[in-house]
Amino acid sequence: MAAAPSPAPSNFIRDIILEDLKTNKHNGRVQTRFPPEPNGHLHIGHAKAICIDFGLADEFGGDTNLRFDDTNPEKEETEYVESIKADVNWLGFQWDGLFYASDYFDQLYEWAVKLIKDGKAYVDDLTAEEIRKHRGTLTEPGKDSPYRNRSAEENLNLFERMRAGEFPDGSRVLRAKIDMASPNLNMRDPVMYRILHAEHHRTGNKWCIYPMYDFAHGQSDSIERVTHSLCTLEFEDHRPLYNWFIQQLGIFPSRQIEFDRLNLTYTLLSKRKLLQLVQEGRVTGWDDPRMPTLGGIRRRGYTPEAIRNFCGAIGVSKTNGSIELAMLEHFVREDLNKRSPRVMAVLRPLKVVIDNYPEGQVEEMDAVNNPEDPSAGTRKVPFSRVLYIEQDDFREDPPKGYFRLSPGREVRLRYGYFVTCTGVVKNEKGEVGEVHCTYDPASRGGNSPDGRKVKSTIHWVSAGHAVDAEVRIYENLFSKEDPSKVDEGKDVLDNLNPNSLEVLSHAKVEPSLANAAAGTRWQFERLGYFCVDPDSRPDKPVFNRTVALKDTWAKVEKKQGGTR
RNA sequence: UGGGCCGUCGACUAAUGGUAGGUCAAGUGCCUUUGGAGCACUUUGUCUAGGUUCGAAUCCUAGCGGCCCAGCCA
Repeated sequence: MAAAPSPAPSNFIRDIILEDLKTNKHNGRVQTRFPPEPNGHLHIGHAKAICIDFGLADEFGGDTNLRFDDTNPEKEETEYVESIKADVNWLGFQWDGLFYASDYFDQLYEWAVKLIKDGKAYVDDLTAEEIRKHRGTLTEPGKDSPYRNRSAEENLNLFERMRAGEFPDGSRVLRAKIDMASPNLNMRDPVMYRILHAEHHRTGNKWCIYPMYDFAHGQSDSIERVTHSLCTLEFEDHRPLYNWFIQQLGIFPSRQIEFDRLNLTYTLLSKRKLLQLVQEGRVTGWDDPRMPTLGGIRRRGYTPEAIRNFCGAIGVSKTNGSIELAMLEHFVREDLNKRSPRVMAVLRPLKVVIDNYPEGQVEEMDAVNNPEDPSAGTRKVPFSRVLYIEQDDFREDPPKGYFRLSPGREVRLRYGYFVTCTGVVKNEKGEVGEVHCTYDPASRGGNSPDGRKVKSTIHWVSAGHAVDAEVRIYENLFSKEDPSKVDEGKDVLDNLNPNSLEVLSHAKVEPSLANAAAGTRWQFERLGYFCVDPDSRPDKPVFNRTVALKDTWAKVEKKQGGTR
């Protein structure tokens, strides 16, 4: 039955939702949320979470909120919230509600007071260091704080004074009274509030105490009546605490479900490390086209559709593994192949003179814009006596199996003519500086009336008409498959690929590209997909290589141990 | 070493006690005015050992391996 089309594969989260729908757990309602902390830019890992949060809700006619988890004023900035909103939209999703954990600070405070009154929370005067020591270890239980049994009145008084700003940062915290001997460290009287005299990007100086993630997240979900709170695996150990607060407070029971975080080979998806790359100037910024940030891959030329297709294809599970970068690249090529107009561009130009072509003559050759899309039509490309071809497309001494131009060999110039190499002119260094050819006038457009075949078709631009361009070629930012695996005494940044960026400043592109708008995407025939960079100027367009085309010759050559 | 989670082709993921399938990668062939598009085909897998069962990737037990947790970060 191998030929039978497989049904769309489900995943364990969808199965849970389906089950909840079946049992009418939430009256058929599905509500999710995407809860980034506005302390950095979104990356491809967040794209996976976004696709899951929004995708699953959409699938069942549910809603998804965008909620900023802004409980730590020291790291958060408005600039980041704007960037995150733009990235979510760019990916193709619209949120239903837009909220901030800080919207709930008053409610959260009231709930903290309730827990104090119920004898479920206490103010602790221990220092951070002492709290750590009292927490015990993975194998040993913790010890109760000497302040654990203060009266509700005293706790309330102290907590109110914490809020009033009577105490310095770090002098006291509010803790949940749970179980210092719990095998789950998160349950050993977790901190609920800390004193932080810091200005918050939204609440300004209203507060000098801020709730911890654990005291904010579940309640925020509950306030928004989130039915399925989807997050990554490292929060598994927090779930009992998430549930504990909801239960003690008797509020709407959101359910936390964890899935595996995205890992991609040759790339690092840690906000902290990405920040370091930016701060140390290892990349040009958050939107450097080598960065896995959504800003970076957008500038690189990736499409939202490609990313969404990728996220759909990798699935959702709890297995922690690593997806091969080739998988992502496949989805980018697949999408770009359908939509990108083809053009001719020469990255490393080699001059070709067609000796028998009339001096001064120019012909407009018809070129197909996109063979995958006939409606894209055709365009005219100027052809003349002096052209540029790719240095790679000529070999004075062709190795076995090399089909491109070499002395005595005839090839097709795409949409042009058959040309035969008659000789080369070398420069003083002995390098081939100029290739001479003759053309067959009968082969105009690229076919010979006598039915003669050539083994190769190469691209070209007319020297007199080509536009100078800068082309930026990107390789993996890291040279290690798993960049987070660091050798003894080394740093992650030691795994950086020193050759991740190559700038070709003397590329020649066909004239139709002279005014290509920033952000437009093109396929340079035989080379790959390229996107116009915002750095482009009218006199000098700049292109980023999004991804190369698959190159079977490169593979063959590599296998032969070939040299270049 | 305590707790939590997870082990299916090289990678990712299905199969919900009943035919181990899909995608990527790799390989072979075809085709080609992109050597790169496209098409066809092929290879490789249930961590191990026991058990339950007519039947186990799936359930049970034990091992082994991986990831996460000791922030007043999220």
